[in-house]
Amino acid sequence: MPIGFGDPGEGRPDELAAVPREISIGDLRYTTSHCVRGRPPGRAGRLCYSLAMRPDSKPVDQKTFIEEARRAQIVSCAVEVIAEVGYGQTSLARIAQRAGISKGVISYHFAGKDELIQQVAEYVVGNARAYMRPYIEAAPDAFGQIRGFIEGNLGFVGAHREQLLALGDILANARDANGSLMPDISGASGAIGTLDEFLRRGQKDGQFRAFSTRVMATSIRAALDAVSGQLIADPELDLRAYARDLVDLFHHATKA
Amino acid sequence: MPIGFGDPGEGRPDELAAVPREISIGDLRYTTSHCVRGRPPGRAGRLCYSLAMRPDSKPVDQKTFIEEARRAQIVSCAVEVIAEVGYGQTSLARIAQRAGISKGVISYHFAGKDELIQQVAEYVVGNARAYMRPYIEAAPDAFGQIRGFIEGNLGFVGAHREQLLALGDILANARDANGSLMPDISGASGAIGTLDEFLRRGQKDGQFRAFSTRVMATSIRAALDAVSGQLIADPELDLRAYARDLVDLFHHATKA
Amino acid sequence: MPIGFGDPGEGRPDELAAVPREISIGDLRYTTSHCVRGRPPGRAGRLCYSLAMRPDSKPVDQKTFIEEARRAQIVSCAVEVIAEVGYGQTSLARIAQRAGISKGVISYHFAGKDELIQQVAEYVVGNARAYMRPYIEAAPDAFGQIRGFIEGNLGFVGAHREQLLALGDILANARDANGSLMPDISGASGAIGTLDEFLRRGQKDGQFRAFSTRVMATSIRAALDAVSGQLIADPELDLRAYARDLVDLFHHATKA
Amino acid sequence: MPIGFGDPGEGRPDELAAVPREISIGDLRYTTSHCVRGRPPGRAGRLCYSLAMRPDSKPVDQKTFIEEARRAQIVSCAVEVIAEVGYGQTSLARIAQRAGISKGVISYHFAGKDELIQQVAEYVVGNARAYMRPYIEAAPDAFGQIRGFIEGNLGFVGAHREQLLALGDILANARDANGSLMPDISGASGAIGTLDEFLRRGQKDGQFRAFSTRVMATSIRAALDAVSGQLIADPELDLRAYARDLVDLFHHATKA
DNA sequence: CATGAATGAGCCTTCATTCAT
DNA sequence: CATGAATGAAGGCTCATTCAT
Repeated sequence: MPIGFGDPGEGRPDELAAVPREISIGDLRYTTSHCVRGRPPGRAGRLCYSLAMRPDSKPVDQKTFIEEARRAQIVSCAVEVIAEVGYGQTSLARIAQRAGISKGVISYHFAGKDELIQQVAEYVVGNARAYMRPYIEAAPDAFGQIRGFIEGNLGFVGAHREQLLALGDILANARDANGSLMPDISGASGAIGTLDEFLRRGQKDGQFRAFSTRVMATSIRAALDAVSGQLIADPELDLRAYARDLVDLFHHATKA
Repeated sequence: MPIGFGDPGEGRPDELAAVPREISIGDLRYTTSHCVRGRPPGRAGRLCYSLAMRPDSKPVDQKTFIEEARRAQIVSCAVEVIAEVGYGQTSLARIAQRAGISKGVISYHFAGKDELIQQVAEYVVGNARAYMRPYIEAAPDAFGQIRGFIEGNLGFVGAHREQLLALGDILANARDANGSLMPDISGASGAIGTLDEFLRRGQKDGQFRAFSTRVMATSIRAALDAVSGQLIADPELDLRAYARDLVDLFHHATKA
Repeated sequence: MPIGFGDPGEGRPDELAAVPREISIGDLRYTTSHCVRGRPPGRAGRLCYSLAMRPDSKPVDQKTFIEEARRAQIVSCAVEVIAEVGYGQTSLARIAQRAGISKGVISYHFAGKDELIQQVAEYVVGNARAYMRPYIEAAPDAFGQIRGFIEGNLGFVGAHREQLLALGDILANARDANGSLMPDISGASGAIGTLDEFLRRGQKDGQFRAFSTRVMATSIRAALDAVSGQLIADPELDLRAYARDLVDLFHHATKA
Repeated sequence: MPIGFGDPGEGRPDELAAVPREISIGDLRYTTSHCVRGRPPGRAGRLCYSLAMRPDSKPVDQKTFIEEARRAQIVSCAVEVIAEVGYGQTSLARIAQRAGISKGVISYHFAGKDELIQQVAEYVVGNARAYMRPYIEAAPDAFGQIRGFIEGNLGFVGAHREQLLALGDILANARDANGSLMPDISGASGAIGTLDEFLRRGQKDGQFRAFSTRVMATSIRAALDAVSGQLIADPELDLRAYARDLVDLFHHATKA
């Protein structure tokens, strides 16, 4: 199940979520040039052609444009599909179908399914962080940060429910080759660390009573993650009220 | 992620859990899991289940008996496999392999993979309920019930970690044919209803302050469910202390 | 291109080539038995069921029967396909199609394409050895062995042209994961060692002149291998005459 | 496996072999293969071919020129790739990657993969013929021609092992659309005809005894072709000695 | 009741080829 | 002339399921 995103640091801007579906841009401009040099008339000379070769690093931004747009489109469709049918039922075929492209395109733009899934996770985590940052930065004190975290998180749930559903499914299923759970794909669970930090500060400031910050942080995140599930069961759920109630809950749980 | 099991009511008796694990007789004496790993190579083994019978029960229907024993064995092996490699990597072949039987047996005893998974979920839920019942029944008041719920739940996590891991994976992946999440497979989440009831009673008795019982119940269960994840990250986790901290957390969160 | 097979040792009997295409045989007989022991009437007893478990090693030959028959059938069809369309164009689908079975069957009986190909190579090598053995064993002296080798080899080419074509294609394409040639899959090239031995003996006996046995052995085998190619170009090629000419050639090349 | 090239007639000039390998000018100076491996990372490179021109040739058609240079570059890279990873593992993508160009370029300059492969074969055959011609032309008599053929062939193997490995792989896999072997792609096996001619002349001159010239020619070529395989197994193989031994072998085999 | 054999759909990936830019 | 993007077919493989024995 999903996960709170804490680190208010470098996230992708939310606009990225707005994926352009129609793309039509130029590409690299490596062309072939030729020169005839130093050939005195009537003497053997050398015709020198220089053939274009691909550079090792993408030199221009332009070329990344269409590439990135497609990748974004595919990632976006993957989010939709995962959220809708679940990780287990998600196949490249289904994603391609939703994107209206052929399976091969995905393989062309991503090294494989794993990379795509990884990108999806990072995409959602990035969006969530960016969304939550202002909520947290505005906070005057430690509990304000907790409140901001809760409200920001539920705000994102409301705004991009799909994304969190998808991420939750991915995290619940992310396993390495051995089948062992990968509990922290894409640093998603950084949230707990962030919360822990807030809680410690509150304790130091005397705003919070003594408690295990680890248990408290874990429980806050768990409570937030549980909301996606509630939303599925009751799509009409009032997230604003839910956020208020959670803030209240953890206010009583933490206050000195 | 897993789930708390509350209803202290009609669970399957705990012995059922033992059927496929404790084996008493036969020319070879293995537990179900030993049978695969520890069988002397080159010899066909025989898993021999002996089921306790009440003296004055009527003649037993053999068919039902062996049937049930097999089902229990398969369910038990399925739990192991799911906990180990994850739902997504769990195939009938792997389960059969672990049980030392052929794939066909599973299809014979279960209508399909779905039914097997369903049975696994019910099996774990039943065990968890039976395990938690005494914790809860001994409680003198509403918060005592909450405390019992938390302690019983974490006790079960400690005693049968595998089962909860498996259940968690199943619930995270349980989907109907359409791909929609089935948030309440096998009535597992009955837990929330039970908790809700306890909380209401506490409010009525004046032991608890006013709060949304739904949000509180959901958060308690979420906090409990999160523990499996913590256990994976840190297998040395002190569950007893964790339980104490959680009880403390929700004591402050609920008390009048 | 193909290869001579020297080692006159343990080959499969030629009959193996006659693959039964219709199969219908019994299988393992592991059934479930049950016993009620020592239950004095009216007292609690123990109903003891013993459930069948697969043994680790295949205990009976019967079970291998159908299995082996299918494997043989598939190997046989693979030979045909490879000989006909070439290694590069040979897919499991084509083999399955020729065998009138579904692709899955092949995967069921062989660990993968690699194992199948390996089996094909071993099958042909085994047949060739078995075929050539009597030719060589009857030889009175070193050159008699060379003669037997040549005649046996060309005899096998005539009798099972397909098999050598297939083997040749496999050997020409057998590469490990890195793409490096695997020059000696299934010990096929043991032939050179065998020839080398014959040649050394002839030199020791004074029957042969001095020469590099390695170069001579390699050339003999190469000359034999080239025959398959000639056969393709000219299906009417008189193999008996060809053998006589080759024997003559290497008689002059080796004689003291 | 490779093939001897006999016809000392119309081969492409040896320089062609050099076109894509020796590069003289340009801001960057790499050979074709270096360009991929040794290009300074992050900089676009330019492969610059300079083609020798006769002083009084008419104005060169640029189109043809650059076209030919590219084709030569691609053919050359194809040789490398085939020799390295084998025909079966050779894809246009891999060739393009080695050439530092995009896949499309290949499709642009060649009608398809088949034409490219055909060109590769012709390229190698042409080089081999050109290489061998002086060896053969210098011969005073029939056996001298045979000797020249053998020495020239092994000389080429030593000088351009890669090319023969590639050709061998191609010939072993060259099939038409139906999957039938194309035993004489690019007239490669013309070698047999050439040898046959030499042998007949020797018989007419009384230098050679009576034997089937076809069998003898085929065996000579086969013995030569086998050398590539020996080289793989033992890269330290002394080709000069090997040639001497082969000459000796066929001297005894043919002499009157 | 259990088995091994078989099926057929689906999965991910690779590939030669085409094409707008 | 070169490119990157896209396609669609095919490849090998896994899997849940069915079935005769």
